[in-house]
Amino acid sequence: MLKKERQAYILHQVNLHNKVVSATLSAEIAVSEDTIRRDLQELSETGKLVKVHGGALSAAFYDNPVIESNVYAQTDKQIIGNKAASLIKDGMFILTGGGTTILEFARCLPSTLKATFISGSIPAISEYMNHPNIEIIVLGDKLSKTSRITVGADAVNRIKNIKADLCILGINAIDTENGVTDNDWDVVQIKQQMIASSHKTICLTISEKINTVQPIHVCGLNKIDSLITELDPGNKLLKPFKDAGITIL
Amino acid sequence: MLKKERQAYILHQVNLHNKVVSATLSAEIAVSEDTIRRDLQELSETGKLVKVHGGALSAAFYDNPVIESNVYAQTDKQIIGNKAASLIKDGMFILTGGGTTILEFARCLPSTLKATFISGSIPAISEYMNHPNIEIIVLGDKLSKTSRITVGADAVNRIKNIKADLCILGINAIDTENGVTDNDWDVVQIKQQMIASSHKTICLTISEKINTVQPIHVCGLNKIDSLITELDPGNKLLKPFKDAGITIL
DNA sequence: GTGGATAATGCAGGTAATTGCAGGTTTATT
DNA sequence: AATAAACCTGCAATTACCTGCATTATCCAC
Repeated sequence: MLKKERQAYILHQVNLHNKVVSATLSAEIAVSEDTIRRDLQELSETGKLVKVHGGALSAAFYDNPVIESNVYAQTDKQIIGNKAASLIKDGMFILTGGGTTILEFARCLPSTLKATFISGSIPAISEYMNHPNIEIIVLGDKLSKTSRITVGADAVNRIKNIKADLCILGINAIDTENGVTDNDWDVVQIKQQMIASSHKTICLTISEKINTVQPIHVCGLNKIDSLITELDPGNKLLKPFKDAGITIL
Repeated sequence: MLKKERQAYILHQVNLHNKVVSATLSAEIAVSEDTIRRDLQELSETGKLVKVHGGALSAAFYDNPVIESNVYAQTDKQIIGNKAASLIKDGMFILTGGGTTILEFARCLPSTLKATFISGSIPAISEYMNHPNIEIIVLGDKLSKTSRITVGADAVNRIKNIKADLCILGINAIDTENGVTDNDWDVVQIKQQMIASSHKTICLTISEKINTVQPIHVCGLNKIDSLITELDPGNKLLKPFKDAGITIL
């Protein structure tokens, strides 16, 4: 069998069944697994499929159009994302919410990181999926169209049964008097339970949102362990929060 | 044997078998392999075939997979998606799996449709989110990286508590003897429960997968109510399934 | 017919591509 | 942490490829 012919066959199989296994192909075509591996390697390099341990997956199935849209204050959020990503260690269980800041955080995670992320945010989950060593637990329930995360009693109950190392939240407003506040009742229920179910809570926000208030109370400052902004930790805007016992990063 | 005559013979062979091997041709026509090579070279330059290491492939055969856009057999899948979309009525509760065929189905849904979709497939959910009037229930559990849907006991149990109007599945293989078969154990558990929890089951597949078999049994033909392919319902390839009591669309 | 121009073919050699195997390393899973 | 499977690297053997060049076939005008 000719090499190109063999590769065409592999491609056909992978497009037909979404995945192929090297050992199976090797037996089917009667060539060594090394040859199959080299074929998959080549096809992978030209983007025709995606190579994984033991076989390959359909490229069409794997690539999802990453919405590289105009995120507000993106560079600031990338700074925040990098700071937050440096806190995550191998083996951790992390609860995360949604929002564009969390998305940037997800993109900043190193590909070598082996951790478990628990989230109900569909965009965030899509980002976590791009990281080969991250385990993902999806929180199921009704999907809120506006926030693109799952909300409801079911999701809250599910979080109750979890004790995570970290809870990482993008927040909408924070000030010294009211603590963390938000504007979506359903989302607040989720955030509150995430905070309650984690050993440590880390809040991410761009400095613009500091000292602003929203209608619904999420939690007091005493529940927050760390606050991450794009600013230098020594910035005087952050001093009141440092004084309240929050670690500023 | 004349040169033109020889080349005509080679072309005939390549169109007949989709491939030719230099060494074989050399023996058949009793000329040196160098001559065959030169012939293939010329025919390749005029686009009559595609030269590869060791021989040549039919141009038609070789071109097809190259042109492919993001989704393999996209137009076929769009035909399927449109057929399936026409079955969905306002107010319905629909369980759906994952896969590229389901993705096309999701894109074909009219924006006016008011229905509730229940799924654990992240890419499918991302598509449903684009439809303003669709309610989405996310099935939570561990996310399988290869199939991009949630799998596990939790998701299965959650489906158990649902009674949906329709179950729409993209399937990997179907034949009259073994029914529907697949290649991922976890995904099969989900599919089986989805079928059990729905009044009607509709299977989507491109005709290429008909009469193919995969290792794991999903369900017998008796569990399927409708089968949707890109083919005309009267196509004789589908007759055995029609005879088994399945509605062909 | 016949000579010369042109094209086609086969062969020699050196180069490149392909493949399977041995070994040591990495990865996934229990 | 152990174990089996998958992976990678380098190597050797085989096979295909290419470049000239000599030989042979074909064609065309005379």
